[in-house]
Amino acid sequence: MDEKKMALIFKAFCDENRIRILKMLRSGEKCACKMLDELNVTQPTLSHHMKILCDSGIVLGRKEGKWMYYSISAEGAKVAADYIKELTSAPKG
Amino acid sequence: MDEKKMALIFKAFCDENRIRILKMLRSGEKCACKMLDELNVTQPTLSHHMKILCDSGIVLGRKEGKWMYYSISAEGAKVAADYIKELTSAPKG
DNA sequence: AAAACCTATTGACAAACATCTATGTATTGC
DNA sequence: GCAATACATAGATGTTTGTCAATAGGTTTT
Repeated sequence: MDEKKMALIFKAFCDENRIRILKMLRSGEKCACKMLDELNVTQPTLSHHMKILCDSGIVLGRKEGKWMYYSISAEGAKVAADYIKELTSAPKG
Repeated sequence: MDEKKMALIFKAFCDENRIRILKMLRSGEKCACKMLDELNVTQPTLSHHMKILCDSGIVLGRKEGKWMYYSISAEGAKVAADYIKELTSAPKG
């Protein structure tokens, strides 16, 4: 995979608030409105972060009525973990 | 660990050129001047990236005479991998 | 249908960042 | 000691990014 795309995936992890969001999602799917309560950001800011997290493939979104539920993508998490390993250990591993 | 420090570590991985640098270091320690040859950036830009990589703990620097040798820190790599796992799997794991 | 609610989009703005040029600091070799 | 080499630092600049206020698009509820 090319470097630009790789860097994009790790953008998910390099903001303070996105880290907080991921920590909230570790325990399972959560509604955006509930996360909004626990973060000190406005609703558009949360929406912005959720877009970045979803675009990176780390988080999945599911719409149910007027609510958006977010959860961590096991597949996306594996991809990220594999890339870290790929970038920090000897090639051909 | 707090979210700010965590985000700082992943800054190492979210720039295109730093990804390229890490790929170069996978095969072992390299001199800065050699990496400069393979990257399309000026010397101060490379220096800037190496500082970020070292500050994040992912890369180690070693000075030998007028040369700087850089290598991937196995310890730092493990920390990053562990954080990815911590952030993307159920708590208490 | 209207009001209330949840989320996304747009536009603006300041802070952070990647990059360059110019300069400074060591170190090597003549 | 002087020139050359390797790297770091400082300053400037354009781009990206995180944030908010305002608004728009849907959905539920009354």
